[in-house]
Amino acid sequence: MRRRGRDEKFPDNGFEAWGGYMHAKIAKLEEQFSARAGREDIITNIFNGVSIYVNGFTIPSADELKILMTKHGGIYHTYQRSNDYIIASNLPDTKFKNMSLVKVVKPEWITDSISSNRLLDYRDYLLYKNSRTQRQLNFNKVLKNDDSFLSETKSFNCESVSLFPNEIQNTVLAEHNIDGMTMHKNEIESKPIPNDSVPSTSNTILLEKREENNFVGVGVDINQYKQSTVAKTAADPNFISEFYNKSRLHHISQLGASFKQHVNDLRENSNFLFPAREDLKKSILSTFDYNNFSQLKFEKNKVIMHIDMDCFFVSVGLRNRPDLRGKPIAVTHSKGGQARTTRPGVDRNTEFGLYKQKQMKKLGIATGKPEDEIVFETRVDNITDEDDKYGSMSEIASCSYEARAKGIKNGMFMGAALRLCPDLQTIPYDFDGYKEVAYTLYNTIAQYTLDIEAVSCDEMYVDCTELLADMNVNVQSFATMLREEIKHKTGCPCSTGFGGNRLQARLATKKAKPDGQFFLTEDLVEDIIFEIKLSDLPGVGRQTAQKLESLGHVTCGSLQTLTLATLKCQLGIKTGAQLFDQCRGRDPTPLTFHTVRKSVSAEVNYGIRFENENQCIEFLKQLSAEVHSRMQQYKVLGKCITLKLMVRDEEAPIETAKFMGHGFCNVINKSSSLSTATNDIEIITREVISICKKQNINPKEMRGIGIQVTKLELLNSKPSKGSISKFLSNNKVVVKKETEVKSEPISESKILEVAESIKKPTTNESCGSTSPKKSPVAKRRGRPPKSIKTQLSSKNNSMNKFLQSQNVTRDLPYKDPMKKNVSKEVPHNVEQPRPKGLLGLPWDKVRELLRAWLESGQSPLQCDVDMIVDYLQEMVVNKNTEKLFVLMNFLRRMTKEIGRNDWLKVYDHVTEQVQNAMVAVYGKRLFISD
DNA sequence: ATCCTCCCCTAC
DNA sequence: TAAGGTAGGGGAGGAT
Repeated sequence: MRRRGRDEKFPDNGFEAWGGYMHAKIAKLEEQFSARAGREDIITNIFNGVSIYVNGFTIPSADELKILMTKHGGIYHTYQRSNDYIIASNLPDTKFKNMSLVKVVKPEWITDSISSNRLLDYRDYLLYKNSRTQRQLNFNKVLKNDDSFLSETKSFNCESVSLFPNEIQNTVLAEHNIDGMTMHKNEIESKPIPNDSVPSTSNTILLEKREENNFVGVGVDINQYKQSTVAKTAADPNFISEFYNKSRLHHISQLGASFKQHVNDLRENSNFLFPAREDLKKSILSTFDYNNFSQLKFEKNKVIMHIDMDCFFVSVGLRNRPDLRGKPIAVTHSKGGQARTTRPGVDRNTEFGLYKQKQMKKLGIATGKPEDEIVFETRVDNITDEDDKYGSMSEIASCSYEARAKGIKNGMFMGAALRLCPDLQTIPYDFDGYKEVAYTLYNTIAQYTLDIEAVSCDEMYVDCTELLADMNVNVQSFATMLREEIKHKTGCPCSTGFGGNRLQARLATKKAKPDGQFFLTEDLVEDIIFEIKLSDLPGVGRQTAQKLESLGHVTCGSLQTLTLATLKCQLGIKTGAQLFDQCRGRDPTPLTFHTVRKSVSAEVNYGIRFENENQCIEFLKQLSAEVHSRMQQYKVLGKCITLKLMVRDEEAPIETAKFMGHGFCNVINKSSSLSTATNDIEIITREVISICKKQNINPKEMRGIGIQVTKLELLNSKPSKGSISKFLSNNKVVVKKETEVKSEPISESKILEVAESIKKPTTNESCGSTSPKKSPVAKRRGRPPKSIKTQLSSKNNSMNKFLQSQNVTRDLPYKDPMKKNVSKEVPHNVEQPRPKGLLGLPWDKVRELLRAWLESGQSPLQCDVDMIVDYLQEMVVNKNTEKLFVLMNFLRRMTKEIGRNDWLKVYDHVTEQVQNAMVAVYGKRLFISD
């Protein structure tokens, strides 16, 4: 049936010519995939008649258990069936509360049975015995039975490596990160193991620890937990952790950040070989060879993929509730949808009225329209009926497509949603599940490429150009296989969009959803973009959309009639230029594969109710501790501390409409700049309290508090073994400080700008009759906007981190911008200004460094390769060809001597990059012998 | 001009 | 009841 969907959704994009052939082929591929992933040869019949369902994290992983089960005659269910044994290492409170515990069994039951070659009594492996209160503590057990447990997992991993090598490697990394993410809260001081020790064993222990701690907050007895009172307001000492445990937005944010870091880590530790590509390629080539076709189609253009799980929270939740599939479902804290009581003092009308007024004021000023013409749309506007007055104000985190069909949207209040759809059913949050599925998603993609820009836990951009060229696979086949693999592994559907840039890819995903794929080819862009709503453009939110609508524009096609200057006037220089590009389907912003954190913050705008100043100060201390703990986790110091306060507006009712919400507030931001960067908890606390006191606010009126630290510096970095960074730090190389040069991607609008300025250099860009502004070109004359350097390949890396920690910034002498080189094709990896490691070094030092690197006997790290490329390209720019020639030949000789494939690949890569630079600067290649 | 502070907006 | 966080980009306007 999905195939029919595809027919409808896919206009003529070049593939329809293949007609039924493509369908037959894709069906074949799907079949092959499931054979590859699932049906291994059956070795024994140990598990005859046994079916399992795996819940949560286990070691071995669900994937591995699946293979074991099928190999040994058992059945693995992706969704839980009534007769399944539930395999789990741990079940969170909420889960096992509602579950018959009779058949919840530890994964060792499977592995032990296999090693004994017979089905062992599952009762010896029950995760919980008798009642909840007598729950076995896994943590202790693991530590006690250390040896036997560890040897099992070890031997298992040895066996499984040959099945999914990449995956296992990645899973190990994933577990690292999970630990890192939750550990700080529970204040476990043990750190993730280094990569070169035996991974599965150490991780096992950490994982168990983590789960145990998550379960009860700080690893105390469960009875104790049950007895402790619920933290109602921020005056309660347990409030922060309880709030964060339940805050969806907090989890979304933290998961997002951790996956950005995950991609950083994967890239830094990868050898950039992707064996999984071969598997995929083989299974595709074995059916038909259409190399020529795909090559012809794609070799010239960049292919960006956007991938996104479909209503993520719902999909994850439904894995355990197949009975709810196909129904209108929402994930929310609320169960009944009814507010339990009406609190005295609640006045929704006044509160909502204030929100409306504010919006009106904003738009009134912006548009100059009379008030009654303005259409309002605020969040609380969803509730207008008397019926809703007592409805639940619990927010819907995610809803199924069946619910969306009734008009329900994410973020809507439960009461309002029930009005639209009375039979809406709710399912609880499953934050562990989201994490687990997200890791599987990321690690699946990472088997094929690491040219990934993480957007959030369930969404990313992937540059597939190199991947598709290398595999000789066309976009549609790749998408089909990939989506099938993800659904197979996670039990959740996803959608992918492809296009020539990130905007196109994203718009394609919108067309693909749900559970589909779409390739927005170049020839389709112009037609499709015309009808796209401005509010569907990324970066255009409610405010911008309303503003544009007030200017008379709802679709991209309509906005195309506005000039660049007009847009800039109305929306600001950057936003205007961006919209100018976007509404034409253009997007010059490259993907960023490596992210650098710029701020750390923690805020709570829920449950803030203080009776006196002491409670407020106490909370500020706790929140400072939270920020401090995060700074430690991220290993950063900060120079600027900002306190954000939400204070009840004079006119707002004291009792908020939403229980413990912040109501209608005024927001205050005050910052304090320190002379030196710090992560000292005392200093942070002191500054925060001092700022707060200065504001002279009645603690009773406070409704929200946040602390943010910016102007970050890295605390230090541990250079990885065998890397150039290590070598540098061992040799105590000191590099002098330089100034930064910012790099900017070149956009269509920018080219246009330049063109216009040539035509009429004295153009006055200002709109209306306000003061004249300088043209952007004139503005930029003082500092050249872009050097050749930034147009060439360069990446951030561990070396840079090290140097950054030494307060080294970029050394980049300005060279003439290569005007002829300015094109709309921007390299995918241009990044923020960052330190440049080798550039401050004497040339001979670099050769010494190269030699040490080559002779280290290790596999080359991509980050080091990137650094070398940076350095060599800089030599090209500096016209230092003689020494470049020497270094290139040196590199060729050495890599040849080593003779290993990975090093030869490095040489090829470096050569290619250097030659690119040569062509850009000199218009010809460097002559290198051989 | 450029930087800094205090916002606002957007995204998940 | 209910868990309205967090990071990044950008603009206005004042200080330098």
